[in-house]
Amino acid sequence: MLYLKKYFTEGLIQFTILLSLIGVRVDLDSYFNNQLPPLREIILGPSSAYTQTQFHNLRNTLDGYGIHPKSVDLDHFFATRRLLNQVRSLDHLRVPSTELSAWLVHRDPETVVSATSQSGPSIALDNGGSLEDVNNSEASAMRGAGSASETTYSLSGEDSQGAVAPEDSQEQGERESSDDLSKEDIDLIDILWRQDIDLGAGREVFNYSNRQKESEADKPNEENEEAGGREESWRNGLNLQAVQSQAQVDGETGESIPEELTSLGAQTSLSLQECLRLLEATFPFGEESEFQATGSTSQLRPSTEEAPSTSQGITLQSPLPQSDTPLDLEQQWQDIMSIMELQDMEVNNTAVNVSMNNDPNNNNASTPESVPIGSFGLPRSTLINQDVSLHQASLPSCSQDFPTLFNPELDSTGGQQPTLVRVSSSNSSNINSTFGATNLTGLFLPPPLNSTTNLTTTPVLPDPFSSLLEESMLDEISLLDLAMEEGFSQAQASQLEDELDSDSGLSLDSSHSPASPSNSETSCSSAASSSSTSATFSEEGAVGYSTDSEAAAAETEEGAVGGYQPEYSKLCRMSYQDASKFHGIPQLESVNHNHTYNLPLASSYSERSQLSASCSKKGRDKQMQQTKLQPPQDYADRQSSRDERRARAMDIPFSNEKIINLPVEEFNELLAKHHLNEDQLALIRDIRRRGKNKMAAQNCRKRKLDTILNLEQGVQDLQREKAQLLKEKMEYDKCIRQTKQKVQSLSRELFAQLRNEEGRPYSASEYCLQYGPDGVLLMPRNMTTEQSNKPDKKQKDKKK
DNA sequence: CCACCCTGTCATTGA
DNA sequence: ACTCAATGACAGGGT
Repeated sequence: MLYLKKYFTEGLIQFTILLSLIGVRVDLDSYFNNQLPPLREIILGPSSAYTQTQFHNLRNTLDGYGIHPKSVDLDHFFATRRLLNQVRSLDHLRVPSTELSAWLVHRDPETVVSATSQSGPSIALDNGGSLEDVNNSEASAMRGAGSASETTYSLSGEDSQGAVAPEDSQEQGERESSDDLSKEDIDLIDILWRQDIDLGAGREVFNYSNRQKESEADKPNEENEEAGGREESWRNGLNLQAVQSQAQVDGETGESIPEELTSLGAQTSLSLQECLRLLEATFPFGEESEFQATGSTSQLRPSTEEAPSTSQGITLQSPLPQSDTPLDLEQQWQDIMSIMELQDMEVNNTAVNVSMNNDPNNNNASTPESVPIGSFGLPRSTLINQDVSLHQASLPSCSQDFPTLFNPELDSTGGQQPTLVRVSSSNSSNINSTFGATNLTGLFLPPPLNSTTNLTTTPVLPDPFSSLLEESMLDEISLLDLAMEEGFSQAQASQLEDELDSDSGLSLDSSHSPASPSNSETSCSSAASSSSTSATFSEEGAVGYSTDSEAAAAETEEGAVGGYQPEYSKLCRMSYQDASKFHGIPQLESVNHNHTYNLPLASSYSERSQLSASCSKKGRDKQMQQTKLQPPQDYADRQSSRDERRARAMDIPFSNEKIINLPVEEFNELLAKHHLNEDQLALIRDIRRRGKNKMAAQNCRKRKLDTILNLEQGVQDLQREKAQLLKEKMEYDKCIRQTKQKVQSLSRELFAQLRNEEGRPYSASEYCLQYGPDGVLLMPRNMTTEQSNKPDKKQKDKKK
């Protein structure tokens, strides 16, 4: 059964991957969204520390303790979770697609999709609390890729939902006709924007809009209303100039907004986007882009020639008119680097989407890690022809490629080359293989450690990614270990994973450890035996533990016992958890005793013979010996509680169970029916009091224990989440580092290939590259921003 | 013998 | 006033 499940799961995963590799869109979220609520919680369960869908909590949901640790339901539960987890891992691949949709946006300046609306969510993966939103946003972003009309500038909404909610409501109308905006609406939007700025959300947008505002003043013909123009420009070209805003001051409030994580999502995506834009501008591939490494004629093409070609495709250009935004591109470039350093934690891998891989022969040995420029999710048809040598214009990262894979539209637009080829070729080169493996792992490892078990425990199916995953996982794990704090080691994590995810590693006491839910055979059998047999000795693992069915059966046997038995069962179940839950808690680990409170107060010997199955094996053995060797009466006396003995001694005509569990009225009636002396009455009342107090004490202790266990679970969840976040961070760091290296190498190479009028190379110390909508500009370093803004600036289009 | 734990019991408190 | 649940504290017994 389990095998079949795993087989199916693996097969499903691989099939899905294959589908996506061929370009078939696999939009898992679109399916899952139908099943929402919280898919994330369902899948990750305990990993969501805030919701604590935990082991016992789950049990509690079903009438207190509906699911026994050995129940098949648990097995099903874990299997389902694992399945969903794996499927979710596929879904995880889709995260990059978010970014892709953003790129598409810029094709049409009029219906531009805010890049941050997608990038925000994807970045927000680090935020455990917003995972669900992330998923939703991803799905919407995915759909948004197909239709730009769906796009929203929800960046603000991500960061400060409350403040931006009104915007969202207006959004549709605004997009359709910004002229319909009333002045009040615009003012409101402005206010909300400022609020977002103050909240640190998407200030780049506003900085840009501010710039835009300023520029609009110069060009009033762009928009009738200034605010409307701002909004439009904000919507259209927002974030493209984000980098510049890093070092800027809030234009509205004059505040200097520090770099904060609040807007990291937007910033990161922006920075990356900007970076990509720069790269694209640096090496603007055309449709027939030829990778001529030998091209050394350093003619700088006039920017005007380039504009038309770039505008027809998916371009990274700012929608702003060139004259409008004389940006300090050098500053942008520097800002990019600084941003990448500052935000190395939050980089969205997918921002660097590389899709050009058709010329692996162009791998340049001198720049092995050169950025695969021109391939950032751009269809080839839209690329600008450039003579700049393109080194290894292949997708270095599978993860970066997946967005393209999952986006049929992009594939179709750029579809000269099958995506499959890209992947394969990307894996062909050493660099790319490692790089791709890493990122692939990052994508394929949905939640942190789950994949570990999935991959390692399924040797049956050859996973095409197994090698990559394992290799990368070793890397990740080692890094993770280094990054681990508070002694949360990978081993613990894996153990945690084992315990929480599916294969519970209850190993304290084999006789008491519940069979692992994934171990279907054992768990099912034990569960079946324990649940089907009522109040009988079960196997070792089930000794002393009574299910509800047992309780029910016992209830039918002796009415008075009924009230008591469920408590016992619960407590036994609680004790059941002990072994597992205390595993890992040193101070509690020794608490491996039997907490079965089902030592019966039963008065009938037959009942006791069944129900008094002591929790410990020893106790049971002793008991068995006693039952064999001793007369029933002696045994009864020995096993009876003091109150029972007293009751017998006082000739109490009814059982202690009745005394204890009967309702007050019936109890009084019972007392009234029998003529009892004072001593008897006092004893009966004491028995009742003690009995009830005993149960109360048991309940109290159980609650205490549950509280402790819940806390432990919460700690584990948080630790797991922390590990996941650390892992993601490391992945992002790696991606950033690689991107930075590639950008730098590209820049160096570009310098090396540029020639001035005299045929001499430009000195990198004297000149710098600036990247604008028109292409790459070679600027003297001493040139100021204002000078660079001048139309007659030294601007040469790079042409090779 | 000691330490630790489990369990029952008592006393108290609050509902 | 009574009942009951909850809980801290304590003691006895087991390991």
